[in-house]
Amino acid sequence: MKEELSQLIQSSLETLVAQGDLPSDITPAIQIDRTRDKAHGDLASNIALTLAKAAGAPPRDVAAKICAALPDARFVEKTEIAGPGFINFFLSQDSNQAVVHKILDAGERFGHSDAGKGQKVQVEFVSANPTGPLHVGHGRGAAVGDSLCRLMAATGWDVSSEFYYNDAGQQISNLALSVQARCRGLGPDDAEWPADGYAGGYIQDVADAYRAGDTVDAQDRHVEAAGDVENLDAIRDFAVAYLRREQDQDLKAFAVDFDVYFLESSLYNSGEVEATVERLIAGGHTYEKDGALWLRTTEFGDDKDRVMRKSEGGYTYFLPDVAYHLNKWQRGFTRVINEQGADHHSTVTRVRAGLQALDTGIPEGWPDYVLHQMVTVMRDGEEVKLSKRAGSYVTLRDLIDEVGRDATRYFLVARAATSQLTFDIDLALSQSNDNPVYYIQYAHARVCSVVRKLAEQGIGWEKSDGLAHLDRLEEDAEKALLRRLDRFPEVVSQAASAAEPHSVATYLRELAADFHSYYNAHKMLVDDESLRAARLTLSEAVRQVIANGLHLLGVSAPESM
RNA sequence: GCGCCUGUAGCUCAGUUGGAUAGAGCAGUAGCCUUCUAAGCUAUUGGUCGAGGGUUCGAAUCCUUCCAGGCGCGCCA
Repeated sequence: MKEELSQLIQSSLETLVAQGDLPSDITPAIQIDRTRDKAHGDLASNIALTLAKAAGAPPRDVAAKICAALPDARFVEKTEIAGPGFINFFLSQDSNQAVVHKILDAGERFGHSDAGKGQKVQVEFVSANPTGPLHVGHGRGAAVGDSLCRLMAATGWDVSSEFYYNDAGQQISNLALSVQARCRGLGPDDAEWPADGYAGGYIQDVADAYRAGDTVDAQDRHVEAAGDVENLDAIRDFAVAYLRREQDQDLKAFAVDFDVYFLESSLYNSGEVEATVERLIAGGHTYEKDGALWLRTTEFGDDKDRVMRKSEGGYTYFLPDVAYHLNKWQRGFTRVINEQGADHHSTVTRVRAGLQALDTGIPEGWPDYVLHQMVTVMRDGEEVKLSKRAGSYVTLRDLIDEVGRDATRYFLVARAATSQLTFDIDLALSQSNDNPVYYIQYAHARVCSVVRKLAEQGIGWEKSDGLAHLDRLEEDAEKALLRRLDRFPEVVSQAASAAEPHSVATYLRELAADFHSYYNAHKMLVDDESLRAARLTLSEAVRQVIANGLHLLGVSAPESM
């Protein structure tokens, strides 16, 4: 609709230029916005305001000329000039009702587009190391990342989701030592407890399972416990598999799945880490200092140079990070979105700098990042500190068990990633009925309920009948719903391109509010047959859009509550 | 000290990429269930958009300087 309107304005401007009312050297960017206030019509353009100076006339006069030169179009009912010189377009009833046809035709695909043209995109998220259960911060990453995947897929991208984890570094050694210590009956207060050991109670569970000789199947591995307390390698393999399985189960309970699990160790095994460091040295961007090998990342915008190889010979995490992203690039992902906690934001400049130093034609701004700010967890009015080592811990599983999957996902995805998030457990628990997610789901269930009621009364209902009588929808509440429904595709494409899934949540709340308001003011099961069919058809369209939107957030759309 | 993010109603947050009189929810106040699910609706109270300066027809939005909070600034990840 915006496109068609834009062409009308373009045509009008060309006429005015030909008449000499506008200078011929203008290059107008025609902008059309949805109006915030329905008194301003359906769509509005500021074109006259932007052209006033070039035209040498007051904006309202320019607007009048543009309107006069507009070609006739069926879908435009009338135009008005308002305020400082806006042109407001009032669309015809027909064009406002057309959205119902579109929704019922497209069904689950309404709101989708082919903007991505089938291009490959990889979304990496969560990427927690297997040293403990997932916490709330991972949950935010999972909710945002998964929703982002759904949005990219809905807008025509070929999406691959990926989970990267460190399965061999220092942290994993600490994990193995911690489990071994627990096997020996030690605790964090004992003198022999490992220096950087993990104190969480879950370590005891791992130790018990190891000694019992349990078998563990995780998404990407199968391990049988050796049971030997002296065998640190066996303990490490078992502990990693055990915690990977825990994380898999957490993610499954959260309805989040990954296409690829990528192991840091594979980059060493394949020689890619070594190849990367050699390439960086060959490129002349490195130097030795204090026995370590440095990369001159300051040449690429970093604020200080970074160590790649430590004086003791091992690599820092920085190097495998670069090798990993080179690997992504070589897999053909010209678009990559990394969803991470903002506490790791310093890696952004560093990884990009390392990739530039490789000089392989990777664009400067590649990859994209979505950084979510920290999640603070409140319980009993106090902040719960998240520390794996101290063992005081709010896991994602705790939240799912207590608050429910839908509410947890909604809460974690409904706010802009750039904003810090306070997750008040008490609030989520005590006011679970007031959670916005139920408000939206209830609107969906209400439509289903009305349809059920209809069936109970033995009354039939044909969508085609409703579609034929959409002109019966004359109430303000019905027009408001039509306007709201028509916006959905724009919300989806904007949320996808800006990587902001929260705007879908905002939209759904508004749509649900419109519907609840309508439901209370007007009865759907009226005796007037054509009006009844029209209202049911509109309601079905609302139900479909709510279901589509909730699906993008990974939240269920129940038929009854 | 430097870098990134944030600052909008008592609280939690939106704000269509610079548009018209800044919006929701919760909390508060006053109402609505013999009628399709009251997990709902209606009305109403509440604002110098952190502060100052700038850019222009027009700023919560862009630039700049401060103030406040969060995160980061390791040969940890």
